[in-house]
Amino acid sequence: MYKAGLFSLILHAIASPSKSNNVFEAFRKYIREKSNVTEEDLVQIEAVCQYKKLRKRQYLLQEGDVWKYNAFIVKGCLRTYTVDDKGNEHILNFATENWWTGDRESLQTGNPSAYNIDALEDAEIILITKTNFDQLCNDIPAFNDMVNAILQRSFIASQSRIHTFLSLSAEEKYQAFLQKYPQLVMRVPQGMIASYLGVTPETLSRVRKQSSKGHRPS
Amino acid sequence: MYKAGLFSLILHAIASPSKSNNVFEAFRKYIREKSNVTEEDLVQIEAVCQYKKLRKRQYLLQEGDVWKYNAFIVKGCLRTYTVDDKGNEHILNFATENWWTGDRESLQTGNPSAYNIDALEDAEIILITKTNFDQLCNDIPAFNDMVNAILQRSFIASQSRIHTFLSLSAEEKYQAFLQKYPQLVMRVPQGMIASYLGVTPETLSRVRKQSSKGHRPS
DNA sequence: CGATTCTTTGAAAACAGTCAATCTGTGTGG
DNA sequence: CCACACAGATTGACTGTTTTCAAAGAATCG
Repeated sequence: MYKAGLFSLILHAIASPSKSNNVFEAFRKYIREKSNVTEEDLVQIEAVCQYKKLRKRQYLLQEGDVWKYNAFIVKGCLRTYTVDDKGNEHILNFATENWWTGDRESLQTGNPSAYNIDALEDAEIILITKTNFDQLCNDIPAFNDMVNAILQRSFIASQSRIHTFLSLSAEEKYQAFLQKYPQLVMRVPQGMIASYLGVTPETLSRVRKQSSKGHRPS
Repeated sequence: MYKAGLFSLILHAIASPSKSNNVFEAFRKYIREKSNVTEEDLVQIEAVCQYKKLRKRQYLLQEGDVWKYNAFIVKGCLRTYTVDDKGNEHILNFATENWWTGDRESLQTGNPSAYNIDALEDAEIILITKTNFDQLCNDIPAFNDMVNAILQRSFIASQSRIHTFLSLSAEEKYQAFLQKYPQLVMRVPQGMIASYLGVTPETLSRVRKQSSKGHRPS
């Protein structure tokens, strides 16, 4: 882990004299691509951004806490999950670079969150408090539009995932996952993918064995 | 079926000289409750509303068609579903009075829809074309806010449903459904609830039998 | 290297799906 | 009004998939 830390330190030193400038640049790039905000707007947006580093396994949000931010992932991979009575984890989603994460429900209602969010890898994120975020949405129509477009896409993706639960077997769900998130397969432990798909790690292991047979019959 | 038609004809004659005024009144009430639009705004909104009746089993949207509206349900119950290779139906959602329905994905992308939407009962709905709807969102901030709040709630509900698939057994899913949508249990054939829960009608029937034993042990 | 975590494998049990038959209620036509 | 057809629900026997529990085998990290 300190190996990675050293590496990124060097990178930062090369790329930019200031670590956080470098980080915000990724965020700026994202916003410019996704919306029509002006450079002035960007200044206003950055003014309310908080930068945060997470180490692998560190919580961003813990069940029972109230979530008060919107979180943009600059680097790393996070998961949102619950733990049931038997201690089984159920992963609601993964989030990597250029995704947003958080608990919309807790943010909206102010109730304690039912979810945990933690880092699967060392991560760097940008946090904006709800208050500031709402302000940005009010002040900058283009920002508001972007936010709604993201929500819209999230909803559509969510519906599509529900459909996989309704209609696909364990194997088919895994194949669909491979298609949709090939990058994640490399980054995320298999057992967590199983949890995301709603099957046990053992089942996913067997499913993989089966389908590798099928694809290479010799 | 013509019995119901006659009945509602009489009701309309009593309640209002104009059938569609009566219908729009329900819509107006909804909008007033959910947003801060002015009465002027309401006039603008109603100006682009289309009224439509659906008979039981009639399609609102058929797989392969492009969806171009937002649909508000004044009366009746609709379902969104797909049919797989084996002819099995998979119900993504039900929608009743004061809900919106449609296919956001097709609406957004302009691609043919993967879903079917049809009426489980005779229904009355209000349609607003995407173009007009977007215009309303632009012209009336309060309307835009309402729409986003609805989307937000839909997303949260959607996440919650995903969680049920990840963590609950057939019986638990059914119990959760009873809790969340007691009205629907009365209105929707049991086999369709099974389809919504992602189990077969036979399994749901057995699950019900089991849990009725459990609750009344004598 | 040693410890931990993750994955694989096996055997048995629980769970849900399939297919086919029967039962129930509803509405239709004779 | 009755007999019938039809759709939906239930039941039974069987099959297949997935889970569970336990153990052994990789892989990873400090």
